[in-house]
Amino acid sequence: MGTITKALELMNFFSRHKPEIGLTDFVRLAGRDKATVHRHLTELLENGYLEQHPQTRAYRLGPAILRLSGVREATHPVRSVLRPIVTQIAQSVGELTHVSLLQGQTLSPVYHADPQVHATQVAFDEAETLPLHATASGIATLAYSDASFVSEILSQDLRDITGQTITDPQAIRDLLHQTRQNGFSALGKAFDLEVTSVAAPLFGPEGNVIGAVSIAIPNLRESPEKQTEICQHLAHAQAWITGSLGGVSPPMYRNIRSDHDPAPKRPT
Amino acid sequence: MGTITKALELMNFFSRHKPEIGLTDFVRLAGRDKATVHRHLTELLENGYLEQHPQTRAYRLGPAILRLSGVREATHPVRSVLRPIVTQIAQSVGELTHVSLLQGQTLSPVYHADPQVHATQVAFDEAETLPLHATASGIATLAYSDASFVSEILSQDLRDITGQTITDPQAIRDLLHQTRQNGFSALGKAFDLEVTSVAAPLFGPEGNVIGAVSIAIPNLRESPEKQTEICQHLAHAQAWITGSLGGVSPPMYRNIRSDHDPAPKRPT
DNA sequence: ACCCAAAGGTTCATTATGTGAACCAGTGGT
DNA sequence: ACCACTGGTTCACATAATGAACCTTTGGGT
Repeated sequence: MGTITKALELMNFFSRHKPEIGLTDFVRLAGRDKATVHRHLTELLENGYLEQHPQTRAYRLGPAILRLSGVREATHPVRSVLRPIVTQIAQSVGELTHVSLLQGQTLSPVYHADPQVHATQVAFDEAETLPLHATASGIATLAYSDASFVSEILSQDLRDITGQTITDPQAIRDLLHQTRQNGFSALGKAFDLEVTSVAAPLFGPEGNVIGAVSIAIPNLRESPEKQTEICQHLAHAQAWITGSLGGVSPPMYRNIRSDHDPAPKRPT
Repeated sequence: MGTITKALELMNFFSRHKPEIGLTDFVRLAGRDKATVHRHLTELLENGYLEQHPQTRAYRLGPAILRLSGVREATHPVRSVLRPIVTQIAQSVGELTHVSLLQGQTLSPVYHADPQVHATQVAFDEAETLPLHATASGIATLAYSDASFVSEILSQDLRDITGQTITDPQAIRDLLHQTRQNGFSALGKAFDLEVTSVAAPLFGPEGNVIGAVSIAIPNLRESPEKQTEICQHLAHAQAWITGSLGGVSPPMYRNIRSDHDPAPKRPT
């Protein structure tokens, strides 16, 4: 692994619940030597990717992040496009809805909305990257990825996250097949024991898969009717988001959709 | 220079006007070997800091940026706090207003608003980092920085950007002294030959300087009255922004303000 | 005031890791 | 068929990253 990756991985330890991290904690989290971690942090600091609390000396995300996201949003708006759509979908369906984009070998959550209409909510941490093999979003993404990419992912060590995570490559391939037939993936207890998610793939301008939109519900609200309802919302969200991001669903996907759901309408 | 810094510097070549950059262009811009640049780009790509256009193979900023800025804004909102304030100030004064935060040895623009009430506008590229010695914002920031930091900056090679940039360390020290007396800095033709800027420092929770707010006008609209007007707006903006970001102006700064401008009011 | 523990940070010999000249491959133009 | 240009890869070499041990600062606890 390159030095750059080692440094950038440090950035991934930040989350909504852990916005500041000290040197020692980084050492624990990263499992690297203190001197190494410190030099990496210093370099990130010098480049504005981190900033340091003057008193506690803990590190937090820095202003460079803001500048870059400003540039990206100005030239290629995604968050601002996603915000109204995801919010609306989340309200229609009354459950947590989130969009994640493919980032190397994992998914990067980009926007999520929680309607908070139910007492029990699904917790969602936008800082955590999502493993491809253990989330509905990941399965939906993999189902429409290149065969070589799928092999690459499945040949690695598939971490068992909850004890119920599917880690058998062949079982996952079956899931992918099923996903391609349905147009969406459903997965429970794989990433969080109390949550079931349903996801649909999102496509880029060339019909390539770029990520997924997913709706997550607590297991205790799960039922066949609910699942059907969610799939309809999801079909709608999928088309809306793919279109809004300037993408095109490939024929292979559109055909499946129309078989099962001949006229997906925007729920009002 | 460390490898990490070399890689992160590549990210700085992106701007609103140059959202996609190819390998060869990066090589030209960075002045490094192609193989080196390529490996750096690949590593940034793998970590989601960049993404690659599937057809042209050009690189652009990736989804990791969005995820991280989401985390930062959730835990430590700055852009969303800045947006209404800067917009309002820009409209009151009718000129381009921008806020930049200290990022290592330069300033990182974080938010800017252009009221577009005049035909001639000041162009502003939020991707460019601003040198401390050649901008009003930089001088305002330096004026309230540690002596050791000032020495560090001034001991380096001070690049002459426009041919009118002040590059003599002693001349800059004089400017810093003057800035401390006025509470704001004014600088023309140092970064852009056709622009004059006035800036005031922003402070963090411990009274430490964290950046500056600046108003930029085309030289042809400059006049003593305009300058006075801008300073009043700036005094107001300074207090408002510092407060909103959870900071405190140090006594040393507040006293100066009250000498010159006993009752800065929010313009309506 | 004193001590201790734990955190942040630094040094320097060792070696892994990054480097770049040269090379290959794909694409578009003439 | 050729050239010019792009993106990407290889491998001998040297620079830059590593980590055990060390120092410094901070914040309690007694």
